[in-house]
Amino acid sequence: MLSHKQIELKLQAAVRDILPDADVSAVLVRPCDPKFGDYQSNALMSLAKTRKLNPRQLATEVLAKLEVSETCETVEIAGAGFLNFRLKNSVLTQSLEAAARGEHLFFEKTASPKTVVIDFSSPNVAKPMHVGHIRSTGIGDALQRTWRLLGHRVITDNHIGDWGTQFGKLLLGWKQALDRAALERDAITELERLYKVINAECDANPERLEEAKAELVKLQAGDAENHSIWEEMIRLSQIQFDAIYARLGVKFDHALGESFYNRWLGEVVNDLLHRGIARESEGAVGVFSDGSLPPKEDPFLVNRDGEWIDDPALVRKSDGGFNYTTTDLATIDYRLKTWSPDEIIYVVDDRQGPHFKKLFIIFTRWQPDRAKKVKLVHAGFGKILGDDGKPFKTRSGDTVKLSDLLVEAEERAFKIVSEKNAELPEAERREIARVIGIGAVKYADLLPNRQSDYIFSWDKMLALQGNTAPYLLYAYARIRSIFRKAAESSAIQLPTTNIQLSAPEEFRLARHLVNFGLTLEAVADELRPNYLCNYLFELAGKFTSFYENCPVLKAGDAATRASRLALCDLTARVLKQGLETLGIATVEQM
RNA sequence: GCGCGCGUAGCUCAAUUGGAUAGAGCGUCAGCCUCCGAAGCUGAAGGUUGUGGGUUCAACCCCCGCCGCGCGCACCA
Repeated sequence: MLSHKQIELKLQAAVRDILPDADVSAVLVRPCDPKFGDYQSNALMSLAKTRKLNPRQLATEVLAKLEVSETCETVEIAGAGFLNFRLKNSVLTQSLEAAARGEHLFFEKTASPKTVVIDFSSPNVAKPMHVGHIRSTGIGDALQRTWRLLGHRVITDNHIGDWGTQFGKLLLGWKQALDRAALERDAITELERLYKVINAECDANPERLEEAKAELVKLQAGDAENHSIWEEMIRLSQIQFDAIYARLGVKFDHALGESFYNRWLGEVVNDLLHRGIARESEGAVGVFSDGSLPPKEDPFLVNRDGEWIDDPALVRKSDGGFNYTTTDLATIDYRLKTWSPDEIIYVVDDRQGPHFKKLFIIFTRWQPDRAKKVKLVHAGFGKILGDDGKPFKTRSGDTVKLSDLLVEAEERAFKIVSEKNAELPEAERREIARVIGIGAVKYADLLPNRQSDYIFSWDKMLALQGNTAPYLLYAYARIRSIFRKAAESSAIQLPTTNIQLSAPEEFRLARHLVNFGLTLEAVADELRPNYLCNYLFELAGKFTSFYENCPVLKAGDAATRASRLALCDLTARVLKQGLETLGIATVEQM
């Protein structure tokens, strides 16, 4: 078991001894400033607070019952009632040696695996994937990798936008303005062009709009021709999606698009009507406030000129069509029926926050018993901005296509790699540039706090200094280089190596290595891959300090050499595993 | 207008959600390559966390007011 977990359990036991009725689930330890120790717990202060106890007094009592001599050198009470723990050096080295033997890599599988559905990426048929999709795709993929690594059962589902009113216009465009040759060359661009042409015509001419609506009605009614055109558009789009996902190294267990749920939408609405959850209004059907929440917190109410008026979620339009709320309700229903998840996580733009708020409430009203058994979570994220602080666009003002972005990333990386490694064959430089370019884009997207907007900058993400993918990849490549060099001279038996820590840089590196698992758990708990980014950046920094100050291959004696090589190896493995968990590949040299 | 979100070093961002002296990178300044990859490392300067109050052992974080910016406001998703 990981050391911090052992401490946590002992601490919880001690707290239960003193306060038998306390909820100890919040009694946790966290890594802390090295001047205080390795781990800190501030839990006793809040416990003391709610019980009106003297916090230092409580800490003293708990400390008397605390038996952590196996793992800790010292435990101290500090400040207002912190407990500071310092690990024994022997515990540290034992953990490193076990990792060197391959018994673990500083994390462990969860004791209570959950089933979790993660819904991310969700591109639209007949539209190019654009820069915005990188966020949902990258964050979603990093989260699913983290949950899986920790031993949870993960189901990824790409909720593709393959249905909706846009198909009326697309069908009309396909029938009247399709350029076959252009479709052969670049299907998505041609489909996008068709949409724009017809959309402009519809804006100018109401008759065209009626024609488009008629095409949509025919599609929805199962018209054979329209249906086969629609299928063709999906097929062509899927080729685009597959190409991009292959490039990004992203896979899904399922890709059940919106259209998959069509068969149930009528039932959903009828059931909502029947149960009195939805009602008719102005020809449409919507879900309204049930008055159970104060108006300020009620997403189904909006204040207009001092009065609270209805802001319903529509589940059927006045023309009989359905909205995405309906589809999303059917989707939750299907997912619960099919996979019985403990949790469903939606990695979707923050702007859809109000939608999910309503959606989750409606589902809870619709199926209260099943809703109790599942946690529905909207993991929202912010926008990508240009350096002018406005949404990231091309120079001509169009949205940036994801495929163009990835091409440019690789090209820019190739230029840099070629400058630094002119001697490498071009094929190798291409491959290194591919990994660096894609990795840089992904990493730059995962690094900021999920919910904040961030400014897109090629120079920053591809820089080799600072908190970037190239910096981490460089640290990894340097370590691999040590082993290439080591292989020339001597045979190294890492798994049987004794770890000896003496230099302060060795200790700092070692203490950071053992916190890998704790970081992974924080990522999964809070759905924040940026914790892992920062962990890896610090790891690379601590490694380079170690490397600058502690000769490895040139160490005086064989035992030190072997021990330091083992530290190098462990660092490389954690870096590689960590990057992989972020969906980023590594290179042996760069 | 109403609601939601944001405001942290010159710039770009963190701060494990109420914990200890708010941290990085870029930029600036000063150092380090006859020495395992200098695409690197070390150090310095830089902050009233938009602003005014409040809550408490403790506030960037919670509450109230104000200022500024962004987003959203039924039959698109």
